Amino acid sequence: MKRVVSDTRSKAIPSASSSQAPAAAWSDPGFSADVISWQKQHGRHALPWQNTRDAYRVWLSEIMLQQTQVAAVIPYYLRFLETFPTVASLAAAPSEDVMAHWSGLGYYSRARNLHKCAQTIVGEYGGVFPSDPELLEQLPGIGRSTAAAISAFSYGTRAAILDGNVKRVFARVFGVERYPGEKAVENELWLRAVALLPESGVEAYTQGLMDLGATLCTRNSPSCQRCPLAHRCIAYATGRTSELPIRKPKKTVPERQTTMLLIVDKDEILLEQRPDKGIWGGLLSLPELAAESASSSAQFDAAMTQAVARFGVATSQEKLSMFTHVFTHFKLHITPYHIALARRVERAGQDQYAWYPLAKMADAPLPAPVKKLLLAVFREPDLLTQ
DNA sequence: CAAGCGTGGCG
DNA sequence: TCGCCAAGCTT
Repeated sequence: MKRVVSDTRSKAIPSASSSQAPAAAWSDPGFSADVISWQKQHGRHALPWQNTRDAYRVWLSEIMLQQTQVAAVIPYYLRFLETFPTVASLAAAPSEDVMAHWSGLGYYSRARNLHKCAQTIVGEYGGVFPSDPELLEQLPGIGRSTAAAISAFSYGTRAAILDGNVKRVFARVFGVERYPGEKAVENELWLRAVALLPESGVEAYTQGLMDLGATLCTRNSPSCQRCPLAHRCIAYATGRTSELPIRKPKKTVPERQTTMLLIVDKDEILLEQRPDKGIWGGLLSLPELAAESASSSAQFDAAMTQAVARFGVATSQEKLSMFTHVFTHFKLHITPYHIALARRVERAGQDQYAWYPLAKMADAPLPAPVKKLLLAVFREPDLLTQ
């Protein structure tokens, strides 16, 4: 049962074709033993979602931590748990409350899926998360890696994760010379992840891989001197830690422009519900003018007049300073306009619009840059009094 | 299966 | 200032 591993661990991965190798050839009890003993001595043990087997807390933390760093998650996690202490309380909450507590954390489909998932757990699982990773993976927002993490931390299930940390550690230790985002490379990494699982102690092992990636095996200037895997790390041995993992081939991101309207009537502002699909899905935001209307100033003026007239009679219009919000996949140039209404008109068929009290802005389910803009503008009492 | 989907921090 | 990066999932 003990495998000879020296030849497999000294070999770099030249191509995805090596994924033909039997996964058992990649097993190595020494690997997990090194990770586990390091985790117990030097890993993180006091994060807010640790030291519990409450699957609800584990699940919540894992969803928040998707593509998001620990430091950013902690305040959200604590506030969220305070408001929604159980999966039943979350399932029963209005979606606007859920979105409001997620506001600023990004990737809002996570929040919508979280809410759906809570309702499924209550409705179909009697409020108890299943322990089987394959069942967890059926739930909205839970993929293979997250399912494994939830199951391992909550129930001690022997299941493999493959997140950004693990990919980085594996890419260096095993000298993976191809971009891990490629399907074939990722398949191979999954096989390795499964093959390297310890027979027992999967919690410490899983946490250890995450901790290694987050604290020592970082993207820039990793701390190889303190790394328990350095003695078996191909990237370290060959001085290629700064080259591995291979970076995602970068593309120039498109730029878009939009005009946001701060239509204000007394102490309320007009907000618009965004569709679930697309950027900032499911959040409230400011009404926007179609980008094409900015092509000529005459067109712009007409669009502006028409947009405002749907809601009332404007007494003033002030252009505020433009700013740029950078997303992962595009840049958005935002030109805000402050418009004061003298007389509000109510009309049918505009369900996606809502008048929102300026005093409640800080707690509204808004995109981060919009919330920042509104707080900055209305912190100035002069603008409120018109 | 490549593209879409946020935000804040850091060098 | 700005590009890069961080506990992925969905379509």
